[in-house]
Amino acid sequence: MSAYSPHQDSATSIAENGSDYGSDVDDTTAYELLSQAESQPLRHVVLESIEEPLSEDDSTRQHPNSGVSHMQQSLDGVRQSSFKTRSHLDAREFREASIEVEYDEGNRVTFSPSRAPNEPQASRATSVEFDKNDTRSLLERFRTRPKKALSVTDLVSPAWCEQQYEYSLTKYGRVRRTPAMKQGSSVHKELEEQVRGVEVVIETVSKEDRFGLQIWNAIEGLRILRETGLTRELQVWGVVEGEVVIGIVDEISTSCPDENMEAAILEDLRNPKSGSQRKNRKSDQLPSDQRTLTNFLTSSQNGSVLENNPAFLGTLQQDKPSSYYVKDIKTRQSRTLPGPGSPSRPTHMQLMLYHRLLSSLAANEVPAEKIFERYSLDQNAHFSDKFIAEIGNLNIGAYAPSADQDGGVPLEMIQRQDPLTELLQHNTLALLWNLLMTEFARTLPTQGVNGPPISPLLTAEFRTASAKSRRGDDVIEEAGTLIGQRSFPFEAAVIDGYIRDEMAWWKGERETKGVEVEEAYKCRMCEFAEGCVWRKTKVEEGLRKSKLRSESRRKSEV
DNA sequence: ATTGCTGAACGG
Repeated sequence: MSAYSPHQDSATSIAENGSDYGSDVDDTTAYELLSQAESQPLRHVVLESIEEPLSEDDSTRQHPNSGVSHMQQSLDGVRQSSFKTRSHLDAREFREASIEVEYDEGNRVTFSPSRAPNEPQASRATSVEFDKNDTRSLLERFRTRPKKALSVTDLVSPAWCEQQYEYSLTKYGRVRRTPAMKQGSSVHKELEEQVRGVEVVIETVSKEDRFGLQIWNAIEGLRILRETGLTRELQVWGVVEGEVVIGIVDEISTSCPDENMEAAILEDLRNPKSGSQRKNRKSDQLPSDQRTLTNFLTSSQNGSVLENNPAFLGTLQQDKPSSYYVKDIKTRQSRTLPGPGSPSRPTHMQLMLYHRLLSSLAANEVPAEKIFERYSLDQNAHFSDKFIAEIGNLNIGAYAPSADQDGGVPLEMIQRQDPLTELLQHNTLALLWNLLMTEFARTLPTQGVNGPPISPLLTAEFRTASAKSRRGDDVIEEAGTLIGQRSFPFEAAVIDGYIRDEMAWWKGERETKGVEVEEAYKCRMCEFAEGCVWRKTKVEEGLRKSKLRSESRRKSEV
């Protein structure tokens, strides 16, 4: 059964801690854990500081009609004497809009006649009561227009505990950010700026402008990937079982995190019969990332596709297929790695889902109209002059002939078009989407390259969340220090099955499942533990079982 | 969108 591991998880760790909580906890211990959760349910939850005001972002909020971009001054001045600009949309407005809607629903719930609608406490309590009687699916209640679209997080978080995610949604309409999450975000932001540069504000007029900026940022992300072999925080869109799903891929790079494991995986894909092959794979259902060695040098019509593709260069130098590697960076409070089994399931699913979404974008299989429709966008509306001009201005330094004496245009920019011209040529969402598709095809060609464009070797990288200790004035450990990493293979059957199962839950086709007894440790830090219906039934079940066991033990002793 | 989540010190 072991769902997702034909190969063992490979772990490289500085502070290895391999204990797998998913395996060796017996029922009695699990029962004790569940009971503990009862007596100290909130021990690891800082309730007060978790709650953030609705207008949390007010202080930093941009003008409503603006987005944020990134801009970077080149530091190694040899061939980059002019500067490089990068843009990146901050989707804050979209997010805020949808959060407001969610809270609106919280209020709408208060139309129950017995209660004053504008009393926050009462409204919260009753909204939970009311939710119990709401028979609509979670999808309808929380992820249907005009609320935000389904996200990778939405599909993956239930792998930790569906019941917890459901409580979060029905109580707050979202998951509340903890201090640990904020630390994580700042580590991520720093990593992103290493690649994209600092944020720059872009003015937008229409919602099409704002979505266009997101697409533009994704295009930039792909170009950065081709030029530098590394990109971070790449936005992806997809449609899963008819639902629009969006996500942000932490990191894609050209450096292979584990050559041996990759070789083993590729060998498995090429030769399913041999070695540690998994069950359930039918030969007519090979994953889309399988590639043969044929047509390697012959199939591409477009020379620049290959020239621009580091994967191509890689194959010239080495005898192994070269790919892009998807990675997710997780910051942690402790210096230990999570166990390789059940504790890693959410991360596995997250990375495999990114792999799926990236592959279908690379194959131009994503129906853009569905996405524009989901956000009520007019795919043929022209971007505003303001927006087009802003993008043109933003990047001007990178493309105009440099004023520096030794300068000229940076080498890596030569292949780039002037962004103003480019945006003018792709001045609607439909056209800009086409450009995005071209960039995907260029970066991750599905034909003509030796090996899968996106490696089936997926990796989670763990880093510390904060500066830990000091000795005197010496900082011993900085925030973001590497703890270790774990790699594992993409498995189509596993992620497909998982997606089907979670979508059934979102659609209300099956009941919510909480954690198994073996995973009762999760309850210890869950803010909903105290009132959790699932946990209650599990405690009873555990109690019943341990009674049964001690009875039969007594019998056998006699 | 994402962000994070599995005490530590102890005794044997």
